[in-house]
Amino acid sequence: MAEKLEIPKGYRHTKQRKAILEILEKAEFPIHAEDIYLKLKENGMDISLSTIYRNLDMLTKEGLVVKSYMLGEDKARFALPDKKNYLVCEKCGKIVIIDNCPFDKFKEELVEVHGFDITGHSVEVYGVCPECKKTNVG
Amino acid sequence: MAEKLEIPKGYRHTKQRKAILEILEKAEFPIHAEDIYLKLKENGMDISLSTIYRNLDMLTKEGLVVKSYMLGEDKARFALPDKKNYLVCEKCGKIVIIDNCPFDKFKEELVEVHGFDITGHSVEVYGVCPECKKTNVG
DNA sequence: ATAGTTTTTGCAAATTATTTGCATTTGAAT
DNA sequence: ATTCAAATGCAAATAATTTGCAAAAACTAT
Repeated sequence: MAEKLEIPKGYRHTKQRKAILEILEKAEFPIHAEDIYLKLKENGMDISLSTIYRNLDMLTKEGLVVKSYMLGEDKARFALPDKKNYLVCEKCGKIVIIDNCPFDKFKEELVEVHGFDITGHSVEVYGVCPECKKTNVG
Repeated sequence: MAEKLEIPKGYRHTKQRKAILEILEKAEFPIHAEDIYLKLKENGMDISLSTIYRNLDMLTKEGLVVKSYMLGEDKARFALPDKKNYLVCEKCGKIVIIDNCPFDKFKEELVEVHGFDITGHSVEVYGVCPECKKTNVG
């Protein structure tokens, strides 16, 4: 699926760093720093939260990871760039990645109207997922 | 332009609350809680930050205001819903509102593909603005 | 207007995510 | 194996946001 993720040049291959990247690769949607911490704990790895934050920071600056905040949340989530556009269910919180983001088709329109050179975008769509529509909880 | 903004039913019309809404109405793009604080200070009003946060919180829950986090920032911004889709210049930080968000046209596509009932979305696009392209700073 | 009731405010203290300093450990180059 | 910069862990520091509580302001009904 995703191209193999490499630790950027100039940085060391530590086991913590590799483990963090692995978690991010496996994640199906943007997750919190603490989620990474907990998953690594589960896997028996003892890592410190600050190491996780420092690595996420580095990875974000290097462009391998995208940081975002979900509606109504106050802590950051991190994900590989191909998971940055998503749908969120307002009822159950389920997150579904938007694979072929239709927004891409509109870059040109935005360039024409506003004159920006566009380098990226992030889209969050919220609504009610099919399951929650059935289980019509008020 | 914008429909007149009303304090939601059941809440009292305090001068702080009215002042906060006024700032939000005048703002051209999403702003920080502290920006509101500072602008009100300028206007000679003495208000507390917690009052601002409490009101923004209430307004957000009531749906009159949208809270968001800009790329690379770690503090929340608040805006009226019609200012929630925007372009940001990576060089100078300029923010330009996307007026007729092209994303609207894609709701149907997303509904079909994912089955969600869509209630809202927010789009952040980043790039380089026309001015910064000219002043081609490295 | 006035008194009573309830919300809202302001302040200070608390909370929470995230960052940072520093001593120690580790990866990579020699 | 030795060396040295980069990375880690821990504890302490920060910064945004939240909360408790007493005082002040808004509504309400008189």
